[in-house]
Amino acid sequence: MPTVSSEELAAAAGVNSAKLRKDFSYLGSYGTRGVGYDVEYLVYQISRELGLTQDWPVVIVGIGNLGAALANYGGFASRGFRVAALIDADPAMTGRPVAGIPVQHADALEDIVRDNGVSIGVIATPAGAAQQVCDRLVGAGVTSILNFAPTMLTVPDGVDVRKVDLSIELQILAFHEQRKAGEDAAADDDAMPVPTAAKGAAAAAAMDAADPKGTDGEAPAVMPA
Amino acid sequence: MPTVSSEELAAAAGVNSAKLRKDFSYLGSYGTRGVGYDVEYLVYQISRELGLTQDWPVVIVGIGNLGAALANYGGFASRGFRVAALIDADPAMTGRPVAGIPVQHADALEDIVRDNGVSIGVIATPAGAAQQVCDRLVGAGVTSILNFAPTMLTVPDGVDVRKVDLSIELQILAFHEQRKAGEDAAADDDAMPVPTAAKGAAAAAAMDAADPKGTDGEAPAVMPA
DNA sequence: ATGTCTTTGTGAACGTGTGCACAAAGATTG
DNA sequence: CAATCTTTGTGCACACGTTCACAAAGACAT
Repeated sequence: MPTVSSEELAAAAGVNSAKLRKDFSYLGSYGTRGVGYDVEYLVYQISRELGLTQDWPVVIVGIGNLGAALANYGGFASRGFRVAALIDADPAMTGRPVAGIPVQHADALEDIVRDNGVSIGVIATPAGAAQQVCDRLVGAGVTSILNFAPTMLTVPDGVDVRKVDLSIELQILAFHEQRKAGEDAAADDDAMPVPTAAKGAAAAAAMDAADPKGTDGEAPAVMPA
Repeated sequence: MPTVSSEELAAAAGVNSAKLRKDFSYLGSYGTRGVGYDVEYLVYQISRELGLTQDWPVVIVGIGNLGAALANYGGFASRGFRVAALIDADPAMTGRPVAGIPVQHADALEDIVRDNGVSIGVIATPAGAAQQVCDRLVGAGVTSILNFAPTMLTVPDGVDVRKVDLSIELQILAFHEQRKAGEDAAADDDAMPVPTAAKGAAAAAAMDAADPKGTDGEAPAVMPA
């Protein structure tokens, strides 16, 4: 029986072995003392707990470059996600196969969601269309939204939204890059604890929010160009 | 002078106002007691600290759907990122303009990186090519890598890598979705503290790592199908 | 069957981040 | 100029997550 120890796993994953054991312990006591964890059983338990053993039909709305990239993304199928439908508002796209799946027109959105029992929707539309698409998805019964459009979506209670901002990761890299470059001549701003600052998403979020909040009631429009 | 209070900002960003003030205090004392923060000055300071005022030339390698989507992504330019070049290994792509930028052949990768002083590279290639591209980027002087390919990259010390896995966000949604659905009949696994489990990325990472670690030395290949 | 050896599961200590609450600072008003 | 009022900046306490360290459990050898 192939097994793994928490030590091996921790080394491979780059985390502390005690933390890993404690995490596993929340799923139950699947390990055998003196031996380790049965790999196959462990994988099954984690998959099940994570919902990977279920079949999750998803719809992708907005089949531009990003939508097409997502439709072609191999990682979905292997993790229990099935692309139930591709939806686009452009009539010229209708019927055209992307990743082997014919694109359907946005008019059919509600029917598609209902007929396939879709509870997870992916929005890859331009920012302007995102909220409207979101509303329609939610109206049709979708309760989880993955939003790639650069807008904040408003949803009713009970609906989960996760926003993916491709440029945030780049910003984090640039931040560290700046630190690297500034290490030589960093004599002036040495008082700043890096970990806190790097995690200070509050600051970044606030900056985005700062714009329309001028006390004078006018939108000062001072976002960096 | 348009100003904001930490209270307004915190409400807009959905965070605690004290935390926000503390975060800002690391940048210096830019606020005025009794008034708040000068919006314009605050935005400038945060932008500067985050590296948004600098011009960061980036190269995107692998101009498939995802690479094209990234090249077209509007969020980059507005945050100080400039797409210095698009690179693809397919000769048929060479010269073809994507997002207004002609694609260059991978042979020129090193020259492009050096000539443009690129320190940030984006990898949007298939998984098989990612490590090789990464090595060449690093060899040419890139010190930060944003990896969209579904592979773990190995890099020398001093190089930052951030991996973006489009399916992880979906998994998180599916996890919560499963919880929602299971709330009715959740009488058997009630002992699990959700917050910890949801954050337990160690478990997920370990699962990926579990595969090739069988004690018998053979790769058991038990990843969920 | 008994002892030894390995590895789990977890109680306890530690460190870090978050939120409260208030004194200090400065603007504003009379 | 003094009093008042608003909002910052931060010391302090608390809570949470992480890590240490070890007893309990079980396999394996003798």
